[in-house]
Amino acid sequence: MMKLMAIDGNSLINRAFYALTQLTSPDGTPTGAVHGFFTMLLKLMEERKPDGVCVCFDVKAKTFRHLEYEGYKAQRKPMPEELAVQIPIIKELLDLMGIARMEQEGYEADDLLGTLARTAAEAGDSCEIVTGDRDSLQFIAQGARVSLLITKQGQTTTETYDEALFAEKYAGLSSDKIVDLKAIMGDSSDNIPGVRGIGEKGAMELLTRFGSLDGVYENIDDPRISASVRRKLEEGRDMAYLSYRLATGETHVPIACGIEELKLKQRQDGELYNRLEKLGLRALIKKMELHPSAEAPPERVFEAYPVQRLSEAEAVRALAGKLRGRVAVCFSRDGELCAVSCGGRSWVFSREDAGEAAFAEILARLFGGETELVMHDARPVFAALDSSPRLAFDTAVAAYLLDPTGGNYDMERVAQRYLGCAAEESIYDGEDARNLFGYSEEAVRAIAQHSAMCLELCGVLEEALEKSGMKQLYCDIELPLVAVLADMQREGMGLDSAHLLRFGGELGGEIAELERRIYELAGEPFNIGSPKQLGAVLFEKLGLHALKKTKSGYSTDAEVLKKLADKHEIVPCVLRWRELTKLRSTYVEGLIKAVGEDGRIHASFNQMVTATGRLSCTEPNLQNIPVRRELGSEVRKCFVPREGWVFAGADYSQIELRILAHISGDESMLGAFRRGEDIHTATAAQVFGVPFEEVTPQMRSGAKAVNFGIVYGISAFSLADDIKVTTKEAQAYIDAYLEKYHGVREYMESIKRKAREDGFVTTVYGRRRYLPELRSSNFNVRSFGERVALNTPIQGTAADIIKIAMLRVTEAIRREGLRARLVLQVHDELICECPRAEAETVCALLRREMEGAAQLSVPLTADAGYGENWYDAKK
DNA sequence: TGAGTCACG
DNA sequence: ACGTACGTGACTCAG
Repeated sequence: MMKLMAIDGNSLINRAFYALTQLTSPDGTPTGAVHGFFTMLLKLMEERKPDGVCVCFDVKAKTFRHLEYEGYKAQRKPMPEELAVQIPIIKELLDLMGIARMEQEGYEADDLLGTLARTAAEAGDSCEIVTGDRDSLQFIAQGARVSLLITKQGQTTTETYDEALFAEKYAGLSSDKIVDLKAIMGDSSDNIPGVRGIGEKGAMELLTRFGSLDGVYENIDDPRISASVRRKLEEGRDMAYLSYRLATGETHVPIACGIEELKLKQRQDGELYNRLEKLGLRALIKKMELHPSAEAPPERVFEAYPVQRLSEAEAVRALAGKLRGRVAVCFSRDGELCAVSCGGRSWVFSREDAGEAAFAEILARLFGGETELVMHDARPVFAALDSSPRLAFDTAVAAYLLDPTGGNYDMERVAQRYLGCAAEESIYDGEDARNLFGYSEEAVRAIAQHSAMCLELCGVLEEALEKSGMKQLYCDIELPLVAVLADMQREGMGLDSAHLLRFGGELGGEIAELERRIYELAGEPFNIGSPKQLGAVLFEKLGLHALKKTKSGYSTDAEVLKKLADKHEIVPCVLRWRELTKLRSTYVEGLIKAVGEDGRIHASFNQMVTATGRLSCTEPNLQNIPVRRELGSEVRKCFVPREGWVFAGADYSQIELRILAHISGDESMLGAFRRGEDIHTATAAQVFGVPFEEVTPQMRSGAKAVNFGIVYGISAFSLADDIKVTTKEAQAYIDAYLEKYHGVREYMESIKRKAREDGFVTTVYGRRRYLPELRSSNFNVRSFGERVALNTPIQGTAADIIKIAMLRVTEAIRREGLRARLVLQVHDELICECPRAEAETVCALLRREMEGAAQLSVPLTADAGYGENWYDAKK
């Protein structure tokens, strides 16, 4: 049996094109669609491993296939020129890859897919259709599986339908009824008219009730059909049946070849390499693991510096003596092997060969401040030292700032992007490359190349930062922050393991009881942690009503369970079980596992992860320790300072809304903050049109949700979902809000316009985030881009400000000769550990430095406190 | 490995 | 008509 994958080429190309409109080859040929198309195709082939692939293309019919309805296809927009030129390129590349393609005068890709599905099924082969067009779902009835291209968080992926999934998504209809559905609801993208006035909802209702289009018309007098729908159906009868024919896919296109001939053929690597190289599609070359053929031009490789291996203490000392100016350094993960590049040369030495004394000497030279230290991701190295040295440049941090959505900043990626060259050989990736006889030749060359690239990158990245207006952000904030983060990681936070374990024990007791009770109520033991099994028990065995679905079954999240809590005794038990097991596994067990030999937790504060400029925290994540609920906050009591010390902490009050007021310049909002009013109450007074004093708690809470919504890029639907009102009411709130806050409304419009023009948004301090989503043709992707355009300047500016505060706090502690040290940042909150005697001083210092970190057009306020543990410090 | 869930700001 | 808040990380299950 053969596994065939039949692809709707036009559909995939279209998506790729609108996702990546700006990419071009060195000679200016647009290549975004080519890149996107093949990236997706390769990913699909990698996942599915088909024996044969056939990419089908539309060929415009000379005459319309369906003359009865002349609007059909006639008004489809012509393909943009930038896309049209890429189609022949894609076809040529497919040929070189040995992938079959098919087109047939007068037919659309869709018809070919249907025909292939039928032919494959008849031959006993399996066929998977990949397309963006839901019309093709009807071919499930031909025995095919249909993978629909969908966009999730801006990423194109697929959702694979078989009869079962179809039935689930379409209220139990069988897949051939998609045609009946389209006949009624129509499809504007395909110019299928349908019945005027009836949309998807109405069509689904009719079909689930009457089974088919014919069924609907046979029962047209059924009293359950409202008069207006009946009138629409009667008026639209001809259109419905015409639409039915239009939506019915062809499965009998005369095709010349058999399924056998669609098998993958030999790839022509050399030619393929040359073509892709010329198109500037290096990423594809890499993905396909292509190498230049003999006659191809040689790949541009990084020109490594001359490398000298130093195996004696004297040589290492001599090197230490002559290092001047910018010096790039790279260590192996275990810190045993070190490469240094400076002035166009590289040296490599190990601690063992140098001996402790000479090794210490050269480190003193590198870290002592007399040379300009350059590294690629210095933080983990600094955290392993006794203190953080002065750093002149961090190439990884610079690369992050230049594109914070870039994902990962391995030297290999950064060098590829900014030096435009590949490594001579595999790039050093931090492995401990030691064997029995010392370090291999390859390891030495690789690590030397890493430090050389690092040195080369400095200039390039510096210039790029300058050009994009982020030089100051980099020099004044991000770069000095590296040392602060390393200090926090090195310092760690004390954990009272005994206290935490005692808490875990208490949880364990109640968890066991809950499990007994849950099994009893369910009538059988099952895995409560499995959403699938839990769903089966709640919604099938016990007959509770499923209120929400996920793609794989019933949703059982807390929101659903809360609504069902009074319907069956098992539900509150499950909720409690979830709360307790979450605390036990993530916070009790997770934190205990993370305790170091010194009894403290040394979390990593990552500076190069978020798209907005916030920090992220891992192993463990100390930025999501419970606090909102009573029981969870017990965990915070287990974070304790050293003997005789306390935690002093402070958090900003409403920093994001203050930033919104500042950026938008909205007079009403500025006024509320300047008068020191509670912002949610002030908003409620405005929106509900009552005096400040008469705002009720309900009004305030609604206004709070609206304020959050504004910061996140609001939609009435989601606001409605959040505060449990109808979409209409939510929309009324939003309208009332924007009516009172004109400045905010203008900001929302202007930031979106500016983002579309520039392709990026910036924070008050110049931090950038590129938004390719705004150019997407997909509504959801584009909407996401707009919300991000609204939110990123706000969240990102808050991130900038607290980073400035961290630097100011660190500096103030040093200047005032305090023993306090910063140990934690949680987005709008800083925690220090200090001797008890310093507590009041440090609280005042925190407030002063945090509030003074930025001069906005509204005051910035912070509340501080201290205590014997993290929980008490925040009370 | 991805999905679902839930902890935080 | 579309399908819905922004930013993270860890744990568990199931394929």
